[in-house]
Amino acid sequence: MARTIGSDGEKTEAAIREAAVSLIARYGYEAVSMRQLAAEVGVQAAALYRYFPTKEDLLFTLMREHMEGLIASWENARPDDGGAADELSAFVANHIGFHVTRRHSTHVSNMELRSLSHENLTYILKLRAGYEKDLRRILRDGAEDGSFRIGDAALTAMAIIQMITGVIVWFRPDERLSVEEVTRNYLTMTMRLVGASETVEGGRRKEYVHANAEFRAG
Amino acid sequence: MARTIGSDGEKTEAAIREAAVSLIARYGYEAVSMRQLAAEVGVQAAALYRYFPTKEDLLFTLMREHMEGLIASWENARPDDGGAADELSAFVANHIGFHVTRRHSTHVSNMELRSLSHENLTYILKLRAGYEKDLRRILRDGAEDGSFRIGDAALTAMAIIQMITGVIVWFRPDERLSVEEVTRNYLTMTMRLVGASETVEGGRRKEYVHANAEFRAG
DNA sequence: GAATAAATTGAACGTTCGTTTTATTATTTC
DNA sequence: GAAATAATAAAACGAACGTTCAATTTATTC
Repeated sequence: MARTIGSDGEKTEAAIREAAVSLIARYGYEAVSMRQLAAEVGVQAAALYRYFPTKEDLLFTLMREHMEGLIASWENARPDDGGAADELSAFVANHIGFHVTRRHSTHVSNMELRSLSHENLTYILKLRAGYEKDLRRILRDGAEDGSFRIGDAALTAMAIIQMITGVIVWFRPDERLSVEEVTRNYLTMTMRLVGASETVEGGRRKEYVHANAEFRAG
Repeated sequence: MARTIGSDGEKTEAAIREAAVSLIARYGYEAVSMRQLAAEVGVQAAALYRYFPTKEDLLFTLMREHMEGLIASWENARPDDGGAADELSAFVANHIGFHVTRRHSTHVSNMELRSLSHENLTYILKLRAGYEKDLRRILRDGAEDGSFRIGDAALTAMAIIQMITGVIVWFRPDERLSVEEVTRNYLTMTMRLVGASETVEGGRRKEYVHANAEFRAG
């Protein structure tokens, strides 16, 4: 046999990506063979090489698109005006929302960096550095105008990112907490962590969830 | 050739563990071959099987001893008296101290769970669950007696653990921050995160580092 | 409907994998 | 110093790896 009835390059490529993200997230890049991936797609191993020149190139594509998606999501969610607290709220809410809806590719992007070639690793780390730099800027802005009380902006940025990325390690949808509740909790913790000044309004403590800090997917 | 001059089982086993932790942390369990490990030790691959029946058993041994070491370290560091704030301080300081001095085995324990058999995985997760349960207890105690303001103890525990374990991702000794400075920063962030009530003493804001919350190694 | 392009198969390549077996040498015991 | 034991080397096992290549079939173009 050769070309199969109804076969379509675009559909096959999408199926490969989907199966690859799922398998690599579950078993790890090194543990997943091209034959195993092909079997999941319902195709022979040789067919994969029509779409990705090497196994590593496939991994790189998955990670690059994850990072580009994250950055695009943040650029879309970033508030045009408002103070540092608003920006930080939007950052945290977008980060959590993006990652909980992409558990598999997040796992891949966080765990498989060491399987990339030096060149591809550099590219991914550059994307990541730019994203993290934005968070540091928000923290410094807030520290300067008195919104936050922060010891070290770089250290605080890493602490926040690790805390909010870690959601996907334990959080499972369909459990006792919804995404919205989890996001609200993390927003509160983040705001306290940076020493954001709390204001009391009408006797009720004002927590840090504003309209534009709500979770927005996509 | 066969037995080499000066060869000693205990020394060889220790050398295997050390090389394995280092290699697996750097390249990942699946990517490290028994031959590569043997070469690092300066021995033939077959010799490894005198000390560990399988490759996976070697991994399991490394992870089990890491977790047992962490739990032992915490039991030693745990304050006998004092409130929830003291306990939490000790927990964070011990956790950070333990992990920054064991970067490699921490990486292995955090990244290679999926390479364990079901049985071995269950064992490791049981150790981990017990450790995390202790943190949840501290948080609940503090919430009950008014020391902390916490939304959800389980969620907060995971957030704290991910935040303080994440230190090893970015922290490198010999850089601008010392272990003590980093620990102090994380203690402050943790205490704010749980809404610990701050007290003002002599006009100076009291941060949350007490005598028994100092970093202690070993 | 013939010519061309796209999609996939099946077999094969050389390499490396974890592991086992057997033989050999160094060390310890008595 | 012989016997027993511990530690390793060397070679080999079958299986699996990523990848390539030629052949073949379906879909599209004109």
